[in-house]
Amino acid sequence: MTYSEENYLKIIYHLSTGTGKGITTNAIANQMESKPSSVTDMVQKLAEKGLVIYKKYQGVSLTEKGRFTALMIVRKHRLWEVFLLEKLDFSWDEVHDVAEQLEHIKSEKLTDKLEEFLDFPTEDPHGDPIPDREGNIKKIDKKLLSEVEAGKKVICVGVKDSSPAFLQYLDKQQIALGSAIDIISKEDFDMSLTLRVNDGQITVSNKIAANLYVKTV
Amino acid sequence: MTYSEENYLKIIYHLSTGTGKGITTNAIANQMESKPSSVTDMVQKLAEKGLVIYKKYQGVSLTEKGRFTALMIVRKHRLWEVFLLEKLDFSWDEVHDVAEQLEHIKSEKLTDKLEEFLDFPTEDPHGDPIPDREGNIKKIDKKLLSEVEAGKKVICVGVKDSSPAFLQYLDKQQIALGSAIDIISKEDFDMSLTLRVNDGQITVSNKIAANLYVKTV
DNA sequence: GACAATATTTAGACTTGCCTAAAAATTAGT
DNA sequence: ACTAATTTTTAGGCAAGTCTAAATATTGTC
Repeated sequence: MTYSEENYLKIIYHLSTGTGKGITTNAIANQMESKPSSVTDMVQKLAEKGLVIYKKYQGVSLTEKGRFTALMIVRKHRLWEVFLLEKLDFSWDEVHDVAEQLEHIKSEKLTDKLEEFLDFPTEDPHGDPIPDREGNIKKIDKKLLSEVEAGKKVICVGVKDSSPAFLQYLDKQQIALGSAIDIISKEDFDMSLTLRVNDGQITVSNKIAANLYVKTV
Repeated sequence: MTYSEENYLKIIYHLSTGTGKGITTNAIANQMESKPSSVTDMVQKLAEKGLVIYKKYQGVSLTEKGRFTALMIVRKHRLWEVFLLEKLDFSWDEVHDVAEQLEHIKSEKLTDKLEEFLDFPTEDPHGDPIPDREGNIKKIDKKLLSEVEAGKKVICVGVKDSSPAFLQYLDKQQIALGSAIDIISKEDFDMSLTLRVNDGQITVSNKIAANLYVKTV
């Protein structure tokens, strides 16, 4: 399994969560920052290896084998993120890029020992679940802040967008995983929200609210 | 800098220590488990990038830039070895293969934070020195056990061969870094040595003795 | 349901890193 | 010092992964 094949599987996995349909070559090309024609080549190769189902013009989906392989890469990625944050004092906006490299290290023993060293974490620093060595993944009960009605009290449990820009914005507002948020009011015009966080009051746009996962308390 | 280029630099570095001369393409090909013609291609490429000095038929040597690059790879390799052994309970014969992969992870911050996390180790689990972030390397005072005369008392400080077979042999004899060894006698016929280790007496071949670094006390 | 717009695949080409086989240079033996 | 053996380089080719441009299929619109 090459570095490139692993990246394709991982991206197909991420694009697949939620939709039951086939993933288009275009969608994959956008994520890979490559061209649709390159994607066609690769998915044909992955299909030959039994990792994906592919029918011309119909998009692509993971086989059981492909899904498991993707889950093991996601597992490594998220374990390394926890390591970087908890042991090496990286901030949550810095962990992703390095984990992109570390996720390709091939050693089951390393992965399992790392998991043990980190005390079997079940979520990464962005609130995403970490698959176990069998590929089981804990379903997290969460909804987007933008979908919760005004007046509710919620806890921040994850982010949808984990780009440095967004994460740094959250740091600036002192919003972290576990932060308590009261939804004071919602503005009908632009769907912006006024929130109580850390005893202060802030207003956030719908775009912010649509990228923050919360659970109601 | 590609994975492959990094491996070439590392191997040229290792082959260079000791000899001031140019390293032959044949020697590199043996280490790389590839062919001399492939090596010729790559060293030409490295020469164009200013990482090595190369003259046809004259062998190859590192430039300052090439040497520094190689040292940074060696630094990462040895720091990861320490991590695997001390934090993840790998044994000293298991660390090398995984470190071969981890040494290519590109993040200065990761390397420096890892070094700090490990409390600035100066040697890896095989007794080899770890370059600092400026590329400085502590010279270790050591000689091969085979070069010490009978009657001396020494301390094991490193291994020359770090293959799993040899390391497992040392484990079996309960010889580790820091072990005290008394050289009781040397057999002229085959240069084998009789040693006192851990209150027991063992005999080792010259081949063993020629792969164990010690310092006299 | 035809046709334009869009999405997808195919064809052909390029780069990297490797190979084998042949040519050229070096070295070693007498 | 001259030939023979060895080493090293060159030439040409191959696979992986990518690209552009052209061809083909699908989708959306009227």
